[in-house]
Amino acid sequence: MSDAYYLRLTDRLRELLSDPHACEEGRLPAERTLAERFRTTRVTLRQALAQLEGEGRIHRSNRRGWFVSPARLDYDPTRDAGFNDYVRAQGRRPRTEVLLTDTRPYPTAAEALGLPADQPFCHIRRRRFVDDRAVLAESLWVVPERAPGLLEGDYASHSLWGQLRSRWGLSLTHRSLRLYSEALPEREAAELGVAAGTAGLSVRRTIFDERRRPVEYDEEHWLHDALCITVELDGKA
Amino acid sequence: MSDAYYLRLTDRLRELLSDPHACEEGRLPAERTLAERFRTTRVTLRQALAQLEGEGRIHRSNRRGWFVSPARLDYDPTRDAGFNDYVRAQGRRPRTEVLLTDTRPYPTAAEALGLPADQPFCHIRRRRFVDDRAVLAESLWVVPERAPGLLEGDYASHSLWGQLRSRWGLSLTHRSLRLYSEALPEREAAELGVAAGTAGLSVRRTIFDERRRPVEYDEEHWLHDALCITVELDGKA
DNA sequence: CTGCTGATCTGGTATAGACCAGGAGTCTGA
DNA sequence: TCAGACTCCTGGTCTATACCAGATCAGCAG
Repeated sequence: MSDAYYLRLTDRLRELLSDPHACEEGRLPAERTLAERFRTTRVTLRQALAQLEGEGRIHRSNRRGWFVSPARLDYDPTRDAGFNDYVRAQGRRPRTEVLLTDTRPYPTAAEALGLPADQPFCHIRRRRFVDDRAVLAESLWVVPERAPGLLEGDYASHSLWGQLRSRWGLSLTHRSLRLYSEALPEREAAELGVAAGTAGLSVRRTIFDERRRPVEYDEEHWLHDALCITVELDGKA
Repeated sequence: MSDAYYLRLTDRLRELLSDPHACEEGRLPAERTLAERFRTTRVTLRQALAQLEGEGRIHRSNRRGWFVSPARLDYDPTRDAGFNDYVRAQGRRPRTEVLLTDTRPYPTAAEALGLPADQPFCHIRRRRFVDDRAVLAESLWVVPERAPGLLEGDYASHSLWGQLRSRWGLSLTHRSLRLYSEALPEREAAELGVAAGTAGLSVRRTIFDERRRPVEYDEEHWLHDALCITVELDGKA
């Protein structure tokens, strides 16, 4: 079916993307301009753009235009290197905004960790950037007994997991991960400045210490084109 | 922006999906029917359907219609349980078709395993089904020296990894995984009977034995709505 | 019973045009 | 100088319609 015009369009657009002169500052020409140049309608052109968006080559910024997507971030959710560390390690510039903190019961987190529904949690919600692009909206819930005084400390500038280790002597031994592609929920989409329903990747983690006591639960929502999950396993069989 | 008509449409369609009478055999009414029922055009209706498709609730079968998507398959790519085993463990019916086998050099696999480009491999390409829906197209390349006679054996009906262990005494100790969302490439899309560019999930693995000798490289392409990756880590810090 | 034909379903692609609403400057008047 | 209004540019949404192409199945001929 490679004879559909919009598919040939994606090929020509891909060429255009690799031409540094064509899109200044990583921004594509306006849809109307492109539609005219390729002698088609905006509808068809947008079909081609959506295709490239699905491939992770371009993304849109609400009513500002289409932009070339940067390389994906390599990310190993099984390691506890801090976000800042591995973003910088890849030559990118990290930034984090804390959106909300509180301490109260969160039944969802409680259920994930196998605790009673009225179990309170230290909750942190934040938004994280790579090179000034918001790519991740996350919420994490820490069992207060494991890390007393967490929210009073400087949880923003240093790796949270590093602090759990060093300040409270926790060893985050047992982890379970769930990961699937999704359409970003309304709230997360808004926080990332994209349309609801934009393709995303959901990562959920539950963490227990060496005595199998529940420590933390967290939910991450990534832009689908922003990351490449990598996992290294050296253990036994 | 919840006032866009197509977004309200998705809500009404979601209700419709949960109504067992509305869609017989998990099949939705025709687009033209739905468009008329909701007093809009096919274009707008299709926008809503695409949204639900992104959420993984429905999927299309080429020119046959839209269907309710089954629950995602839980899949742990770090374990070496066979496909058949964990599909059955979840009460589903697995099936595998071998599309191609050969032995010759494959530079891509060689590079992934750090071998010279002219290194030959035992190559198996297959398509895998869950309840008769093709959800996975995969290729795997095994270093022939590690498993002599592999392609002559019964590699189809039993877990390949199980055989590598039992027949050749290999321990698949060191593994590295890469995983990201993608638009399905033309070939894989065709094998899965979906349109090129359909949302997918790419999983690549490289496997070394306990002496760090390269054993296997494989590439999986999943339908994005077909699986939920889970990983359990009990090991060290 | 078998195999072909063709009508009629389905979604897939495309046109042409319209108006809406947010983003980002510019212009203006205090 | 600076805040606020205005304007223009962008993508976002939607209508109405047309035709194409694969899937399916009834019906017919052998």
